[in-house]
Amino acid sequence: MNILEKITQHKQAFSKSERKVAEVILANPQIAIHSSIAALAKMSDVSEPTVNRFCRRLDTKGYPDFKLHLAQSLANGTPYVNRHVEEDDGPEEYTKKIFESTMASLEVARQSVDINTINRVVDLLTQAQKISFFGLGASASVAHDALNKFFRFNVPVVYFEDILMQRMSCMNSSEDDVIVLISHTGRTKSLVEVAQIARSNDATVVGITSKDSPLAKECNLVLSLEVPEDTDMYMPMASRIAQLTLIDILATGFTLRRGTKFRENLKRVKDTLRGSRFEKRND
Amino acid sequence: MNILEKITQHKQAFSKSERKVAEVILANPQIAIHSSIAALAKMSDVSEPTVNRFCRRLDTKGYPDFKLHLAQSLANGTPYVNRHVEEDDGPEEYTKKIFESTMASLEVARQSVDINTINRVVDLLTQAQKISFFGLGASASVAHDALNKFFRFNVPVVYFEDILMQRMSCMNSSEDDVIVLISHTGRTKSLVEVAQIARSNDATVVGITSKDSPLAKECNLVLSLEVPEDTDMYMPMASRIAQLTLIDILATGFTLRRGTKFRENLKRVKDTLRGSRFEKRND
DNA sequence: AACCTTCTTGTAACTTTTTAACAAAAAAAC
DNA sequence: GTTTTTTTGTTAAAAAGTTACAAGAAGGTT
Repeated sequence: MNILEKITQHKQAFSKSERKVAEVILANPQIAIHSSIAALAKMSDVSEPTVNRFCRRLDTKGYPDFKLHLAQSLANGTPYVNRHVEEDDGPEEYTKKIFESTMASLEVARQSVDINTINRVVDLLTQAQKISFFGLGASASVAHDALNKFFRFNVPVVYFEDILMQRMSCMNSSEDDVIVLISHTGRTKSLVEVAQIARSNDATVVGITSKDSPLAKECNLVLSLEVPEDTDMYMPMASRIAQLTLIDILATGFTLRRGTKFRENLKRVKDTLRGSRFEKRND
Repeated sequence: MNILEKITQHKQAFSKSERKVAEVILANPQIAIHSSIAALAKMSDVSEPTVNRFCRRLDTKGYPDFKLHLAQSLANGTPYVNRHVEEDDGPEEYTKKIFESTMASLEVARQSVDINTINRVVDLLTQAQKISFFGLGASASVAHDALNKFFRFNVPVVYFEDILMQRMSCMNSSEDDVIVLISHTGRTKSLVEVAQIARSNDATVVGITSKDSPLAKECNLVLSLEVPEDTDMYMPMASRIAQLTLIDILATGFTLRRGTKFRENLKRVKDTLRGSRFEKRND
C-alpha cells in the first residue's frame, strides 16, 4: 500500500509536530529518501525522535524502514497489466501495450502452472521411445518450435502440421511413445480425435491445453495454462507465448535430467551449425 | 535502471566474495532489503566491508543507498532478472527461472526496439503486394507463426522452411513485395543469400535480426532486438519469444492501419473456424 | 622456486545514524 | 487552579555503517 497516500489519510491523527514532518515529506519525497533522520528533523524544524515517532505511527519499524516504504512508493509502480489495444493507438502505444500484456500473461501463466505435472511430463519425455508434437493453426508453430528444440537432443521426434499425417502417425504409435498435443482452446475436433487414436494404441498423450476441455479429457496428463485469451484482435497472442515458454521449460527439464554428458552433446550440435554461418569478428 | 539486472550483468566483474553477496541477494531480494549490513554479511559468509564494497561497485553511495535502489527495483513490478538455470535446479527452480528470464528479456526487448522502424515496417506491409516470411532452424517457427497471423488478414502471404523454395520464391519477387527475414544472429549464410537475391529483384527486405550483422547489412530495414542470448542451454529461448512478440506487434499495427472494416473481416475468419470445434457449453 | 606486485579480504577503530529513556513543556480534564 | 495526560525535546546509549590498514591470496617475473 502506497505510503504517501497513507500519510495524507493519517494527517488528522498526527500531532502538530508530526504534521510538520508530513508536510515536508509530501512537499518533496525525493529529497526525504536521501536524507538522514537528522537532516529531515532540521528541515521540519522538529527533533529527531519526533521524526522517529512519525514513522512508527505509520506502522513502520523506524526511520530506515519508513524510507524503504517511501522509496517503493516513489518507484513508478506500474506492474504489467493486460491492457487492450485501442482503435486509435499509435505505434508507441500498441507496442508498449503488447509487450506489457505479454509479460502480464506470462506472470499469470507462471502462477497457474503445476510444477508437479511438469515434473511428470519431463519424466515421460526422458523415457519415451518417440516423441511427437502436434498442433493445428496457431498452435502448429508451437509444435514446430518444440520439434526444433527436441531435435537437438538426438531423440526420435516427430512433427506434422497435416492432420492426416498426424492421424497416421498416431495409428502407428505404441506404448512407449509420447504424443504432445497443443491447443489453446482444446476444442479442435480433429485434434481430439488424434488424441483418441493415440490412446487406443496405448501411447501416452500429454495435452498443453485448457483445463476441462474436450481435449484435456482425452489426455493422460494435462499441462494447463490459465492465460486470459486476447479476444480483441481475434488472434491468439499471449497464449502462444506461454505455450512456448512451457516448451522451453520442458526442454530444460529434459536436458537437466539427462545430465552433464548429454549437454556436451548439445554443444557439439551447436558447433556443427557454425559452418553454415559467417564468423563473428572479435574486433 | 533495475539494480537486480545490474547485479546479474556485473556478475563477472565481481570478486569471489562479492559474488557470494550477489547470489544471496538475487536468491531472495525481499529478505535483503530488510537486513542490516551485518546480517547480510553473515548470510553471505563474508565480512561487512565486503558487502559495502559490493554496494559501491554498483555505483551506490553505500549500503543504505543500495537498499534504497533495491527496494525501488522490487517495487517497480519487475523483479524479473535473467537468471541462468543451474545444474542441480529442481522443477520448481528452473520453471521459475525460465519464466522470469523470459519476462526480463521481453522488458529489455521493449526498451531496445525502435518504434519508428516498427511504424515504417507496418507501412511497408500494408502496401505490399505479397508478404514473405522466411527463417531457418529455430527462427523457422517464428516465420511459421507470422504466416498464421497474416494469413488471417487475407493478404497474399508466403512461408517456406525449405531453403531452395525460399530462393526460388525470392527470384520471382518484384518491387512491390516485402520479404521478412528472421534470424537471431544474422549470420546464417543461406539467409543472407536469400536477402541478396530478393534485393536484386527490387523487393523490399526487412530483417528481424541482430544489429550490424551480415544479414542486417543486406536489408532495407532492420528491426533489431537487443535480447541477451542464453548461452547456457545451447538453444535459443528468449530471443525467439521476443521475435514472436514483435510479430504480434506488426500484425496489430497492420490491422489498426487497415481500419474497422478490415477487423470485421477478421472476426468472420474466426467465426469460420467454429465449425471445426466443439461448442463451448455455457453452464 | 623464490620474489615481487597486485588484488582481495578481514580486523579493528571510528563515525554516523538511529533509537531508548527520561524530563520538561504544553494541552486537556477535572 | 490543580492534576492528569499527551506531546516534545534533551541526553545518552545502542546499532549500523564506514574508513584505514594489514594480512593473505593470486598472479606474474626473474
